[in-house]
Amino acid sequence: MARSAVQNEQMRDERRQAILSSAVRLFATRGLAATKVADIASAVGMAQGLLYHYFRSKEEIFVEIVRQAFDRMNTAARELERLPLTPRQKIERAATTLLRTLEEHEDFAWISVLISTASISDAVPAEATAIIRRERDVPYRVVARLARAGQRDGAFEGGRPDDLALVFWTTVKGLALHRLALGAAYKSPDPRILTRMFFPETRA
Amino acid sequence: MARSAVQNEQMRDERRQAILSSAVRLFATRGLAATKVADIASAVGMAQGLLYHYFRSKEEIFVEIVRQAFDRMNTAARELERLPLTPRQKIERAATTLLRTLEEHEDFAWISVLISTASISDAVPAEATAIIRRERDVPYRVVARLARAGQRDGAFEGGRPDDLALVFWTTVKGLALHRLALGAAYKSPDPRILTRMFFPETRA
DNA sequence: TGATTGATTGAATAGTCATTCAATGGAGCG
DNA sequence: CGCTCCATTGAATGACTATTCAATCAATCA
Repeated sequence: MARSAVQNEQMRDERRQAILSSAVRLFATRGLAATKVADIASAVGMAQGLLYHYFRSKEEIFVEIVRQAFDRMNTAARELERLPLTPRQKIERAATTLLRTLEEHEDFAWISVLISTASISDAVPAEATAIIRRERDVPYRVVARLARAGQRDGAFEGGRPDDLALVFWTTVKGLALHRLALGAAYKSPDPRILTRMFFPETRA
Repeated sequence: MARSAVQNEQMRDERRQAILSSAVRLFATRGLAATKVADIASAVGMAQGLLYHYFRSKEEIFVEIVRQAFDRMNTAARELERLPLTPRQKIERAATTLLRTLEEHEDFAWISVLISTASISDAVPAEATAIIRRERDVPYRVVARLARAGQRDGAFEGGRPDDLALVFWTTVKGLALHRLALGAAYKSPDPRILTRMFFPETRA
């Protein structure tokens, strides 16, 4: 065997990540169907055929992107919840972090939009649909729980926790769309616009 | 000539609208590329070839949808602005109307999502991109103007008018995505969650 | 009735693109 | 050196699908 098995696997993994990272942008801006395998290959800088050495199909690339995106987002959401902070601080941190990430890392916007559109598409692989169905409301539930906890503490009022969570996340998704539409010109709004939904008394 | 010219044109127009109305749903849920002309034809209940009697191409159908969507939305926005109401009342009416329409008319959500994704896609006809670029910030400007007017009156505070407009519309777009993801199960949140961004003092 | 016009069909065409595959290259190893 | 294993290439294949088109149909009117 050439090289060590471990080293081989690591190189293979890096290559797979490079493919995924190029593919996200293309899938998000063109959709699965309109993205040609040739486009992905040339974005990564490899021959078309080589893609099939790393992934079974174009669809498998798509599914892997969806899988990893939910892994990260849901892990982050659960970690935030476990932090030793008050509900209000957690909401504020979430809003601030999300808006900053949106501004600084275009990738985050791409992934977010990819998931949003995949959620309503019936032209994505069945496995992607299954992952989405299974995972999509984890972040909503986390925010709803925080809202409920904060309201119990009397730390803030606002509307029904489920409504708040819904508007919170849809706003983030909406901003991601906007961020891609504007490109580098995008500036995230003040996070207080978001948190004010939870704490009506906050002044700008 | 068979039939009167006027009658002919009216029938033709109704047929075109029927095609557009079926196509919106398909384009919004699958994207332009993944929507087959055969799909549209069978959704309308006509032969493939006949579509080409009413539109030059699949792309022309897409462009026409985009054109009509902006026509309606921007007309409505401008009319709202001209109504004899206070800025605050206008904002409230916009929020209420949008959230109700979203809940009651799935079509509105489809069109909204179609426009959102088309805005960031480089796989849509150049003409659609041009229309979007030209028209897209009309609604943002209207809301920003209302926010500014309201703040000048001292009727409400809140953040920077441009930020408010941004969050207002991206929330609506985000909710449209969510509405399609949930289908009939969707319920719009209380509009006060939206208006509270503009009027921090409002209690739920 | 026969002519004209627009609506409609579905099969043929032509182009595109995902996927496969036979062949080449190169790195370590005995 | 010769062997093995993986990475890599790009041309060939096969499926799919937008668009065209020749032909039929239906309604009106002179």
